[in-house]
Amino acid sequence: MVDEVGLHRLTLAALAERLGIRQPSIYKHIDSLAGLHRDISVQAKRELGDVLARAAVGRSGAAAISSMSHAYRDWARAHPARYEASQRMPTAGDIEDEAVSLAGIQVIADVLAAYDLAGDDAIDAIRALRSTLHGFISFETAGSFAMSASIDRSFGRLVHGFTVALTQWTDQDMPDATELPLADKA
Amino acid sequence: MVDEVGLHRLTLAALAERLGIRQPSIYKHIDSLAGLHRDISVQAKRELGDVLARAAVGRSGAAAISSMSHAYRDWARAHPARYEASQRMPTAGDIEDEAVSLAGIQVIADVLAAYDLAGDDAIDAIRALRSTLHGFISFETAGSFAMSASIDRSFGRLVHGFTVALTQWTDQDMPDATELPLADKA
DNA sequence: CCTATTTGGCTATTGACTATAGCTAAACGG
DNA sequence: CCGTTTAGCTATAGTCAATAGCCAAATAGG
Repeated sequence: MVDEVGLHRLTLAALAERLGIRQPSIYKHIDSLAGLHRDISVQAKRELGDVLARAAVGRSGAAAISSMSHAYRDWARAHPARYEASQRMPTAGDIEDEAVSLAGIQVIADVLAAYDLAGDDAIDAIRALRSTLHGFISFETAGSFAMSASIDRSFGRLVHGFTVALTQWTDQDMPDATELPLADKA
Repeated sequence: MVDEVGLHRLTLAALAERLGIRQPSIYKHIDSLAGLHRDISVQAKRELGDVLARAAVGRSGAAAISSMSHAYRDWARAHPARYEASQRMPTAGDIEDEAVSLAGIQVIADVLAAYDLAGDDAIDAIRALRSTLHGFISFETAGSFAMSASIDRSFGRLVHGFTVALTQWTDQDMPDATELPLADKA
C-alpha cells in the first residue's frame, strides 16, 4: 500500500479501511504512526540489502559495482516509498534497525573491497557510492530529470564514471585541495 | 523559521503565532500551505542559484566545479529546509517556478561547458553532478554518515572523483555496457 | 472441560492541524 | 471625501493521530 500512495500519504484511516477495520483498531498492531514507519523502514532495508547482495554474487570490481548499482536503481524504482523508508536513520538504541542498516552498508563496503582502499579512503568511497546512487534515484523518482536524454543512459554513465573515479581515488592529497589537473582545460 | 523547525514541521498555527496574528489571517497572504511551500521553494531556488553562480565567477574547469560544489554544500547545510524546498519540482504551468528552476540548472550546465561535451553527453554530466551533490547533502543533513571519517574530506574526494570521471566521460559506448576496465583488478 | 488470560475488535472522544465563511476597521486612491 | 481594497478577527468544519474503556472470541494450562 505504501508504494501505491506514498510514504507521507499513508494514513491510518486509509490503512484501516483497506484492512476492513476501524481506525483505532490499528493500534492493536502498531505502536504509532512513527512506529509503523519504523517497521516499514526495517523491512525495506532488509529487502534492499538482500537485493544488493544477490546482485553482486559472482562478480567483482567494476562489474560488481555496476551490477549492484543497477539492482539498487531497479529496486528503488519498483518500490519508491519503501526505498524512501529504507533511507531513514535508525533511532539510537534500536538495535534491530541499527543491525539491518549496517548490513546494507556492509554489502557496499564488500563490493568496494576489491579496490584495496584502506581506512578513511574506503569510507570516502562508500559514502561517494551511496551519495551517487541515492542522488540519482531521488531525482529520477521525483521526476526531476526533465530533459529529453535517456535516463537509463545517464545512469550507466554515472556508474561508469564512478568506477573511473575509483581508479584514481587516492591521487589527491586531502583535505581541501581545490587546484585540480583539469583546471587548464578551459 | 522554516530552517529552524524543518519544512514539514512548519505549521500555519506556529507561523501565525510568530507573526503575532491569528491563524486564519495567514490566508490573507498565502493561498494554502502548499502555496507557501511553493513560495519558499521559488525563493530558495533563486538564492541557491545565485550562490552557485557567484562561486563559479572567475573560475573554469575543475576549479569551477570544486568551488561551486563547496558553495552548494555550504548553502545547503546553512539552510537545510530551504535546500529541501529548493529540490521540489515546479507544478506544470507555473512559469515563474519553471524559469527559476531552469536558471539553477543552467549555472551547472555553464560550469560543465568547459569540458566540451555535446548533446546528451552534457545532459548526462549535468545529471551526474546534480546527483552526486544532492546525494551527499541528503545523507549529510540527515545525519546518515555515521562512520568516524571526516565528512569534509569525503566531500572533497567525491568532488575530485567527479572531475576525474569527467576526463573520461565519453570513453564508454552507451547504453548498457557493463564490462569495464577494472573488472580484472579483484 | 473449564477458567483465566490474551488478542483484536469496537465506540466515543480529544487535540492538532488546514481551511472556509463572513464580519469589521483602517488605509488608500480617484 | 467616499468607495474599494487590505488585513485583521471569530466561529466553525473536516481530517488526522492517538487514548480510554468496553466486549467477545480464541487460546492455554491445570
